Amino acid sequence: MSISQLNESQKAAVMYNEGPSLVIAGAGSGKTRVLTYKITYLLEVVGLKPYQIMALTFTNKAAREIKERIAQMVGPEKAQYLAMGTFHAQFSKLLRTESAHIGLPSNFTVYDTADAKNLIKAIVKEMQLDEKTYKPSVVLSRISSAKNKMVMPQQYDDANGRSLDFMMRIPKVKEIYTEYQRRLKQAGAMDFDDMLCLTNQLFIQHPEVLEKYQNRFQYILVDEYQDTNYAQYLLLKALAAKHRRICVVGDDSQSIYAFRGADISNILYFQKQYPESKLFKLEQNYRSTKYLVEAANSLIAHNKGRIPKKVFSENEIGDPLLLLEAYSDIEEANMVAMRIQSLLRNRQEQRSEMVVLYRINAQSRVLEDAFRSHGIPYKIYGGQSFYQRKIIKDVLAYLRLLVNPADEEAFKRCINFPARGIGDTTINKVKEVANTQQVSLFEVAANPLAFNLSVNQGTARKLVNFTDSIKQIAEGLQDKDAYQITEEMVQFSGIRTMLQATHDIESETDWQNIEELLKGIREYVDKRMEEEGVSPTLAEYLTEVSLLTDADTDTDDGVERVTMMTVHAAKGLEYNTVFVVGLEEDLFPSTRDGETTEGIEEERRLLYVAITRAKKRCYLTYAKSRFRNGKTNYTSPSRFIAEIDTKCLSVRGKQAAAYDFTKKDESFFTRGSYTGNRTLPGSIKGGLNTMTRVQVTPQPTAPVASAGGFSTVADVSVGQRILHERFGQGTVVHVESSADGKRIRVQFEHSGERLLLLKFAKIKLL
DNA sequence: GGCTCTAAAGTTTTT
DNA sequence: CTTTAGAGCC
Repeated sequence: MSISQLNESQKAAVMYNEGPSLVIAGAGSGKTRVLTYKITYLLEVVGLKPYQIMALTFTNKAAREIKERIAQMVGPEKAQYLAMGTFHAQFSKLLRTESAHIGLPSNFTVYDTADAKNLIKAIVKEMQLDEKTYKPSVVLSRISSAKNKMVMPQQYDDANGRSLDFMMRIPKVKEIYTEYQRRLKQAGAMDFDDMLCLTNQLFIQHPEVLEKYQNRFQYILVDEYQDTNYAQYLLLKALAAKHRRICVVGDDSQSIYAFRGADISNILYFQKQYPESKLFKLEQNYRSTKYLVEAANSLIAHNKGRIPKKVFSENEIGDPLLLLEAYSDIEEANMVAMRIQSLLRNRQEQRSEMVVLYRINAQSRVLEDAFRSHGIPYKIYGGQSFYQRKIIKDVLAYLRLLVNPADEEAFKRCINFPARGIGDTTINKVKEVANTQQVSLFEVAANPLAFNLSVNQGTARKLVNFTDSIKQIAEGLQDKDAYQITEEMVQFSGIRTMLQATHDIESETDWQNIEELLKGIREYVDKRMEEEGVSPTLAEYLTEVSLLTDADTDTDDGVERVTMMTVHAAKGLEYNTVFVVGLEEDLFPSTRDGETTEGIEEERRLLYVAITRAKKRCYLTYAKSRFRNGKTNYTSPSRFIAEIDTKCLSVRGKQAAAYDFTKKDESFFTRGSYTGNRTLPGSIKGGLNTMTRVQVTPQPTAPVASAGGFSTVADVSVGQRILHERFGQGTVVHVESSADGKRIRVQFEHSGERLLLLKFAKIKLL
C-alpha cells in the first residue's frame, strides 16, 4: 500500500487509529480515498481481521465502490468479509440473525413506503377517521420522525412530538402509530425505520447481544456522517462504547437529508461526545477548478453554524460559472441542449461527462423533450424504479407471501390478483377476524371454518384454494432456488395465463417486465452460487431488492449519454460539466423549505452540493416562467444567485468582474471567457441514437469475488474443519444427499450456520 | 364483485 | 397536465 499517494492531512487521518476521530472532508477532498486507505491500513498494518471492521455508507453504490477499491489493494477474499454497507443493509442482516430476541421471525419482510402507506390507510379507515385529514403520507412521516428519534408509541406524548399533531389537527396519530406497530408485528414485517429502531431496542433489551457485536466490531467507520439521524447516532454510540474506536467522515456543508430525519448536530457535536477524539480536516479540493471552489465557498458562507474550514483548490483557475436566463422552462431546456451540442461539436466534452441537475424529478420532462428533439442521447436516474412498477410489485408480493405468509400487504395484493372473485367485502371480513384474534390474514383465509368467518361456501372455497396453492409452492422453497420458485409461482398464480390471454400492449409490457425480473433473479442466484457455492434464499433476495435504489442500478449499453438527475441523487458523484437548472424561488429553494432559515440553509447546502459536483464547468440556469401543476407561473430568480460572489459568475458572456485568487496569473480571464449567447444552428432531428428513458434492469449487487487457494472438494465428513472463502472457518455438522449432489451444513464461527452445496462451495480443508 | 367513467388532487428530495 | 381515487353502474 502506497501511503505516499496521500497528502499530509489525509495521511494523518488514515494513520490515527487509537481512538475516536472526526474527519471533516470538504467537497472533492479525497474522502473516499481516505476511507479506502484507512480500511486497508487497519487490515494490513494494525492487523484487524476484515470481519472486525464495520464500515457504514449512505448508499449501496458507495459501499460497492469502496469495497472494490479495497479489494484491489488487499485482495477480494479479504475485502468481502468486511461488514460494509448501508446502515439499513447491515442492520437488517443483524436483525435476521437475532430476530428471535425481538419477537419477529427470521423471515420477516420489509415494507417499503408504499406498503407502509397502504397499511396506514387501512388503519385510518378501520378507526373511522377522516381520510382527507389523515393522509397516509402525512401520518407516515409523523411516525417516521418519531422512530428516527427513537420514540415508541408508548412514549409518544406532548414532549415527543405529539403537540405538533394537535397543531396539525391530527391528534389521533398516536393511536394510529400504536396500531401500525401492532399490525407490522402481526404481519411479521418491519418498515425502513424499524431496521434502525428495532436494532436499538434489541441492544437496550439484550445487553449480551450488544456485547457480542461490540466485541466483534473493533473498529467502526461511518461515511457521510452529516446525514445520520438520531437512531443511527444511538446505534453507533452503543456499538463503539467499548472500544471507542470510531471514525466518522463527513461534511456539514453537504448535509441535505434533514427532511428525512438527518440531524446535523450529530457531526457538530461529535467532539463533545468524544472529548478525546482527534479532528482532521481535509481542505484541499482536488476535483474542481479555482473558480468553482470559490463560487461554492462564497455561497455556503451564507450559512451559519458551520464547522470552520477553508476549502481551496490548487487546480487550474478555469472559467467562472455561467448564468443563463430563459423566458420559459421550455426555452431553458433548449438552451441547455444547445450548450451541450456546442460543447460536443467543439470537442470540449463528451456526453458521459455532462450532467443536468434539478431540484425535483418533474423537471426532467421538458429536458427530455428538448434532448429528444436535439438528438442528444441521455439517461435519467430516479423517478419510478423498476421495482416500484405495479406488475413487479405484484409478482414480488407473491414471493413475499411465500416467504412470510403473514405479510398483510402482500396478502392483500395477491388475494385478488389475478381476479379470483374475492373482493373488498370478503377481505374486510377476513381482516376483522384476523385483528380481533391477533393472527395473520393468511391464517384466517386458510381456515375460514375454524375462525367462523361469515362467508358463503363458495367464497370459503376460493380462499382455501388460494392459500393452498401458496402453501404448495412454498413447499418447494427447500429444494428450489429463487429463480425456479418465481417461475413456478408466475405460472401457478395464473399471472402468466392472465397476461397472455389478453393481447393489449399493456399486458405485453407487463410480461416483458416479468421476464426482466426473472432474468434479474437468475443472474442474482447464479452470481451468489458462483461466489459462495450456496443458493441465496428468497428472503435474502427480497431484502436486497427492497433496499435497492435507482442509484444502485446502472445500465451500460455502450451508448454514451448525458445524465439527468436530482441534486440529491448526485451526491458523491462528479462530472466535468454540470448544468444546474431551475434556479428560481419556490423551486430552488423549494416552497416547503423557503419558510424557515433552517430550510433555506439546507437548500443552500443542496446547491453547494450541486456546484461542487463540477470539475471544469458549471452552468446555472433559470426561467422567467415555468409550467407547473397544469399552469404557467411567473417566477423570480433564486436568491442564491445573488449570494454567489459576482466575480465567479459570468452573465451572458460578460464576466462581472475580474477575480483575484490572491495572486499571479493576471491573464486568466482573457482566456476561457464565454462568448455571447448566440443562437446555435437548428436542431438535428431524427436518425440519431436517442432514447427516452433507460430501462432500469434489476442488477444483482452481490460483491465480486475470486478464488485464492480455495476450491471445491469431492467429499467431506461430519466434524471436518473447513475454511470457506467468504464465511471463514467452520465445522461441518451435517452431510446429506440431494438432487444437486451432496449438501453440507456448516457451523461457521462468524457467519452462523449455513447450508452449502458441495459441488459449488469453494473451501479449504483444515 | 367488477368495470368504467368522472372528479379531484398533486409535485421535493430517499434508505 | 397527469395520475389516482371514488362513485356509480352493470
